[in-house]
Amino acid sequence: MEKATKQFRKRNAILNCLRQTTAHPSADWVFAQLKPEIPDLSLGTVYRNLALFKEQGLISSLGTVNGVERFDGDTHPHVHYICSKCGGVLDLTHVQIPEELNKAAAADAGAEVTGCQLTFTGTCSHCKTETR
Amino acid sequence: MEKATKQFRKRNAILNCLRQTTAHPSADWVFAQLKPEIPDLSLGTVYRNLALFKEQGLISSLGTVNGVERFDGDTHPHVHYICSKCGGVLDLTHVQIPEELNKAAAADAGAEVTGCQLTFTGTCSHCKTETR
DNA sequence: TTTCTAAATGCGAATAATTCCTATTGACAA
DNA sequence: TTGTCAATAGGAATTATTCGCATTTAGAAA
Repeated sequence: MEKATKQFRKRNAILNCLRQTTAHPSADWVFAQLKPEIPDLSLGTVYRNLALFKEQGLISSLGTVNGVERFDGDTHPHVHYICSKCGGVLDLTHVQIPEELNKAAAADAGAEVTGCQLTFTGTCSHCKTETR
Repeated sequence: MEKATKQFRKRNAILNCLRQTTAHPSADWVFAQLKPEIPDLSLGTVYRNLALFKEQGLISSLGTVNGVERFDGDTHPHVHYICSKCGGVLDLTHVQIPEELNKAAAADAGAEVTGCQLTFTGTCSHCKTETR
């Protein structure tokens, strides 16, 4: 049972890793996650493939949180909540972006709209109860 | 007429620069802008003060565009359009973020919401007509 | 099988934005 | 004048990310 092609093994592992987590991870997080099972994985490969996936629209980027870029394996349009204390990201599945906003934005910008990102920030409940 | 205190001169210049432009600039842009009239201004000072202003809520950050952080002197909540080609940022003054979204977000996140950012992306009209 | 090509990768060097460190300066009070 | 403290310059240090190049691999062609 060693027949499965070795090609794309790492590439697929990276994509799967992103799709199986809700952590909205950074390149480094993905690397650390996969390194134990793929010891010869290099960080450059993670960066390279994340850039590729993003270009292909297989994943999306949330932008940077505390200086590092965060990715999302779920490309359905949805809303995020980012904790400004711990940098954790939550999907807000119950908040919908009103359809008409896209049209209004395109009209206002006088240009096509290809993407939309709605992000709320605050201190998450976990960080809130931290006693320090 | 040299009486005005020299203290805060640079700090104020940085803040004013941000407030007088709609360019949503980077630290580097602010530096380049002010350098001619303030030859002994250092880039570190720009970074330091921008961080300070942000902390004080005098300005806000749009996040990074093409790897560099962009700032906004206008802290009223408003919507942005970012051109993914040239990195330019437009204020969409005619698009309103529905009030109820904040409440929905707080409820969904189970936490306080202190900020909200809505950003549309696409290719701006200028880049669109570029012949290349 | 052997050979060839192109894509995928590892690894270390390079880059660039941002932060940090230290000495200097200016404002102001004692 | 002296002391103190915040603001700053300037350059070094840091760190996320990208780049360059040699190696490996899959699969086609010979």
